[in-house]
Amino acid sequence: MNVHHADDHSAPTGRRKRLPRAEREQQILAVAEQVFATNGYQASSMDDIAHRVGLSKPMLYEYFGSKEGLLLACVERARRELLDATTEAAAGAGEDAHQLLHDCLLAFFRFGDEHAQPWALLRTEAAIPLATVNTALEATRQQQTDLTARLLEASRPELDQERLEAFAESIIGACERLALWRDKRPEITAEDATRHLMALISPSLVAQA
Amino acid sequence: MNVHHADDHSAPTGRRKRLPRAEREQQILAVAEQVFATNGYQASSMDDIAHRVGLSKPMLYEYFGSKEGLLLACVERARRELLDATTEAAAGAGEDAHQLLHDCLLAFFRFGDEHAQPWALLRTEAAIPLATVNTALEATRQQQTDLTARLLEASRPELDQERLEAFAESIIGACERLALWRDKRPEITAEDATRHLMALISPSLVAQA
DNA sequence: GCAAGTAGCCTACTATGAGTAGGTTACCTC
DNA sequence: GAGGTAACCTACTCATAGTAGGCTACTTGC
Repeated sequence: MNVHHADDHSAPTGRRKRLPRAEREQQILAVAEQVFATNGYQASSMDDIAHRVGLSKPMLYEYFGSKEGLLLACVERARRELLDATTEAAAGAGEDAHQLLHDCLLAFFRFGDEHAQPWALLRTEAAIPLATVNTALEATRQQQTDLTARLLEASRPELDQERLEAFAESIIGACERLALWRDKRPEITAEDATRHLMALISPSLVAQA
Repeated sequence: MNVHHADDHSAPTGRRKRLPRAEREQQILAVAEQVFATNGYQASSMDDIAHRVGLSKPMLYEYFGSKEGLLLACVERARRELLDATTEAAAGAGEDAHQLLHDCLLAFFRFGDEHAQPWALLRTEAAIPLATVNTALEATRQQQTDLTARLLEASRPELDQERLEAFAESIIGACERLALWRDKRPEITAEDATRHLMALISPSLVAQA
């Protein structure tokens, strides 16, 4: 009975004893992100995640409240990373709006390549039937949309607010869809995707008479 | 024990006795669509659906195999409806490609207004962690994408296949995103959304030198 | 050095809901 | 009206989300 099960816990900083909360939380998040991204939310069990960390279930509940809470924490982390990546690109000052938008799109597509796991999480959990998660994701999109709208406004200041918003939403939607398309067609690079999308929308970036 | 529970089953053709399979299936689908669309997949229970139909759970399993199977049947039905609506619009012969694309987009946005429940289903279950459902939805998108690509090709025959595909994917993505945007901004009509999107992409529909 | 106090951790439970085994009964056919 | 079958049910099993309540290693004050 008291087998003590000397199993492998794949955690990187795999200590065997008590860890301070902050450290444990990071460890749990790393494992949970992997499990959720691989199996999806529904097919992942809290027991399994706990076991992989080398911990028992009540600790997960102590730190994250619920299964949904744990997923939410993972999603929050991933969306933060995505946001950082794109806003960093948008901060490249001095260039014209056209170039700036190009850089943002490129940063977005590259995120999928360079942060495969967070991206898989955001992708597979994108429209999960959990209101809180969806809200968090919508918040990210809102930020992306706002950012895009501002870039557009610099190019086409004569457009009204509603149209700017519609353009921004359209571009975000196109991005998400193209990113998914790239999963099916691995030969398409982030640069390719950016070029295609720019080809579609750039005629609309220059003010019309 | 034998209370016979004379409960309300909200089914429209609410008979009390045995029904032939085909009829029962339709009845179940109608209830399930409503429940899934309202509560989402996860929060819906098979017991609840069975009870609302005025039936016991094993019948659902007899006819649909599993909870996922039942959802899949609902989604299949909804996607068929959506596909019919848009292809019907695309069949409007004689008009130029520009006008044809406009009509398809309009039909898509109107679908959300006129078939609120199937649309809610497709929307909330859109990226559910169930492979089969996702596959079905991807199949729909594929058809929509092919259709769009063909429309584009009529306008821009000089573009290579990859770019046409990328354009089509982008437009589909933009549509989905704008449809969601319209949920937040009810004052935006299907016609408005169509105009905005056409304004964004129509410059790219005319062949460039 | 030692006595609390507390943060980290656990075993062992309950509750809910998916899915199933196996039997019963209404209806149709000959 | 006997027999066959399709529609239907009760009463389970089993997995897993979530919880109650207790134990123990480390810290901190004296």
